[in-house]
Amino acid sequence: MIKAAEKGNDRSVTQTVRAQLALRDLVLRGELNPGERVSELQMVERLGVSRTPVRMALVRLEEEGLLEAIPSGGFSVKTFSEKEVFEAIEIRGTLEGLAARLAAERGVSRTDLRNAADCLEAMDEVVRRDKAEIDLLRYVELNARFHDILIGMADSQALARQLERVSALPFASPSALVPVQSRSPEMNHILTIAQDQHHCVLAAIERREGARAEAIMREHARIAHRNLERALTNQRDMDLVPGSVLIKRRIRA
Amino acid sequence: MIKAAEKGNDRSVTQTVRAQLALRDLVLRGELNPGERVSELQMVERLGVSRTPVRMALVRLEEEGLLEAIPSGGFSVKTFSEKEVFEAIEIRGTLEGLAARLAAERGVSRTDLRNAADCLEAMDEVVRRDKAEIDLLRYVELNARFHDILIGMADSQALARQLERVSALPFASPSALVPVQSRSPEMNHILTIAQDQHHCVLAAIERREGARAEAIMREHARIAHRNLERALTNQRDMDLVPGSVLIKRRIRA
DNA sequence: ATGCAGCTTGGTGTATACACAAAAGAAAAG
DNA sequence: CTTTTCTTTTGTGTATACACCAAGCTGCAT
Repeated sequence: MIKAAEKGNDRSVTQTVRAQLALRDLVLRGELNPGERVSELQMVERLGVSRTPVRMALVRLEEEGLLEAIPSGGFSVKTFSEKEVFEAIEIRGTLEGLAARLAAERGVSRTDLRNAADCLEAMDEVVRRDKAEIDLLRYVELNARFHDILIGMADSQALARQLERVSALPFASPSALVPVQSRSPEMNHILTIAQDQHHCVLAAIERREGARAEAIMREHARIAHRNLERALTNQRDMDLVPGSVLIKRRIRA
Repeated sequence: MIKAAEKGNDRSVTQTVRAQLALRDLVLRGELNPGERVSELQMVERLGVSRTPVRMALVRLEEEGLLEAIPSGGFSVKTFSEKEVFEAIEIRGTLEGLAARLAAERGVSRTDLRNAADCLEAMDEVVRRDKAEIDLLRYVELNARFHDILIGMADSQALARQLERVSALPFASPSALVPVQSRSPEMNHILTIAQDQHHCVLAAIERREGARAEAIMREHARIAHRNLERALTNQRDMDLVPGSVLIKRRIRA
């Protein structure tokens, strides 16, 4: 008699975690107005858990950067300017560059190289197809995996933690802005370039060319800058970006 | 009738904050054995506040990186290997480098430049004196201030947040390892070099030489690497570093 | 009509009680 | 003497009650 699935209570999955996930979802979907105070009691009745786990979730989401502490107490939904998003992407690029350099300088195991190469091969397969046929969802998934493998290659817990934190801003994560390309006529062009950078950085790491690996990853992140600019001028594109509701839109006449 | 100071209750300073500060102190002073579980109830009687604020403090210190979540629940005092400390310093250097580059590329206000220059002048004064006379405490304070000004110049909330986080590891903060030099015969030598880097990076920012500013800050952080190595071979030096009890010592015969 | 005072209503900070899981210790069997 | 199992204890996850602060509103006086 396994009661695990009963009422969705998985044991081991605490109320706090459930509240955290649900709250993050609410924030990212824009169901909580940006800048507005998040009332604990409202969340209690909305999430169906008591105040304690709600409270814990709020604290964790603040540390995550999605909420902001109000001086007089409580939390509000954070908003991001275009500049902040740009900077978050630049930070990610810088840290991924550091990861790539460390991996290159220290050398990586054959297993890691193999995994990365396999991942790239699968991505090649996706990109190689005709434009209309590209399975973007699969590309995004593989892309995220490649970036994860890369971070793993650096073998640095501290660095992984920092990267995890900057990628918590959903629009700053490695593949957040990829879907924006799907509406672009040059999607194939951009994907080709990004994929080439993937290959190049792996080659650089394999040859222990640290400086090169770092430079490539930095530039690689800047593709997201371009996509961001495109999305900021076009609401339809923007809708494809998770958490985009938190970004203060440019004023447009 | 102001009751503020009564019983040390400052109002505005919540129990949670008090618990957080007290707990951090306990961890950093090594009064909680590294790796050991931190019992909430023990902390309750040790800190004199109830479980709720203790709990909040534990969560915050985990996010800060000083504690580690135990899978089965609760938290333990985190320990750091030499490698991790090294990497934390490298991350700080990288992010400070990014800050310097952004500041240089974007340009900074005259006020900021003036503040930084004033700070440097004060440090020059300290360093200029004869070795035995150097007021290291004042140098450390000014050094921290200079680094803060520099981060401020980048004018990036996101970057400041990330740097705050990596500097939360007390031994990774800009001036954590400075005191180690005090026992070194070459203290004046190292201080001179570090101070020259300060001057150079400010000049580079002023001239908008982004790449140079970045490179200098990266190398600047690596002075801490040297100090770390020195401290790791010498317990007396190690005792000068805050939070050093969390660092797993090298095995020595 | 307007300004001020007091009240009323959310709202968070804190303490504590209860329930369940995990680890430690004791007792019994091999 | 060792091993296994059961009991006990410790510890955290969760819910909830209470206290205090802050802000908004209403009503009265000017």
